[in-house]
Amino acid sequence: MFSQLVESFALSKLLTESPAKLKRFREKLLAWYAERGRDLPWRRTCDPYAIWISEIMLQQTTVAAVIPYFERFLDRFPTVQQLAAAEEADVLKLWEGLGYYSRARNLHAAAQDIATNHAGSFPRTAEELQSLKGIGRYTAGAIASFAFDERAPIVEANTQRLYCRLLGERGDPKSTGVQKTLWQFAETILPKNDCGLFNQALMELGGTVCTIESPSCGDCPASRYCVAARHDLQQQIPAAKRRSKPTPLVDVTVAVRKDDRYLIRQRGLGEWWTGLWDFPRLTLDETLLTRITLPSVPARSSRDQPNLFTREPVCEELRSTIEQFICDQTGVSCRLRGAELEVRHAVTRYKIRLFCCLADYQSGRLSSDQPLKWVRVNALSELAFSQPGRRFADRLIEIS
DNA sequence: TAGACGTGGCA
DNA sequence: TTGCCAAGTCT
Repeated sequence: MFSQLVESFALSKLLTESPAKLKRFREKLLAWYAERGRDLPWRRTCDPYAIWISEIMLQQTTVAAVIPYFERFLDRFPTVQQLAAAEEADVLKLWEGLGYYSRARNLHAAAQDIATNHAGSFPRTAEELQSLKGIGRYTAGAIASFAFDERAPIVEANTQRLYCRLLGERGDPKSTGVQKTLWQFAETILPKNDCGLFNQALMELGGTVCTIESPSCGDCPASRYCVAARHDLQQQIPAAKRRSKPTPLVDVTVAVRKDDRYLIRQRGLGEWWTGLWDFPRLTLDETLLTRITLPSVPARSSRDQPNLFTREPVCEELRSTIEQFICDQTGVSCRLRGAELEVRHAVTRYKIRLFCCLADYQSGRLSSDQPLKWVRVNALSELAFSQPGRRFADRLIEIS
């Protein structure tokens, strides 16, 4: 035990306080990155705008998911001025399916900020960058180092895991104390020059070698400096975080038909999928659920494999609840039809049973105090199963 | 400071 | 099927 403590201490000192070891570590890391680093679209450019877009898209999102969105976005908005001049709705539509839509709204707002308050030229320092909406400490450091080679440290999921293992840090990585240690470490190991390249190399190592489940320590240029590898603590470090169980919910969407069109509404502030278009949608409250019988599930269902139609009618209380909801939310009265659909979705912390009802317009005018539209749609059954963010708008015709 | 915010892939 | 996770930020 004592010898382990001595060794942990000695090793962590080696990396951060021995200039020779640190130099060797940097050389080995950069050599490894030159040989093994992936060729990704945003690594081929020094354009701060493109790097910014990629960094925002990559927040909590996999590389594979981002690539097509990144290409489309830059194709549509090649410069910060063009993004600033866009309608927010167009930016959101381009973002649809990526999730975390506030990223898109912040991106748009920040572009306008740059266009009007920074004379259209991109802020060059991490400090300035962090004053923009949606750019926190990590993203500011990433853009400043990748695009301008500022000596700015970075800590995000990949590097956090890497640093924790290198240091043998067993505490909760999210705790204030450990965060302070990690940011300090990130700054200490940064070389004088080529910081952008160095940061990319750190992230790449964390992302492809120093993985969560089975890190490839045999291929790691830093394993000889790694406390976790020395003591076989890769599974214990970093400390696992706990997640709460998803909350079960029952949602109902209603496709109200008038001639060949259906009623949709734009979701407002404080709701999920803010700014995206959706069928009117309500969450059934628990007391109602105790009184009614929901249509049974006809077949296998999962997040992405919706059930086929079921023809079970809803009970009278549910019918009147839904019809009243439509009237309150949209101003029109409607009559539910006999066909109801069901599907199950999991949305992050919620496990949602989703019923999709068809209804016929009866009478009334659309409320003028919120965005509502009658639109033609493609493939109603697919659309009814969709959530706003899951390519919903792609199935609408004549949305604007 | 913990919880909110989305979606898709993988075991 | 379920749970966990992915280049975080904001409140």
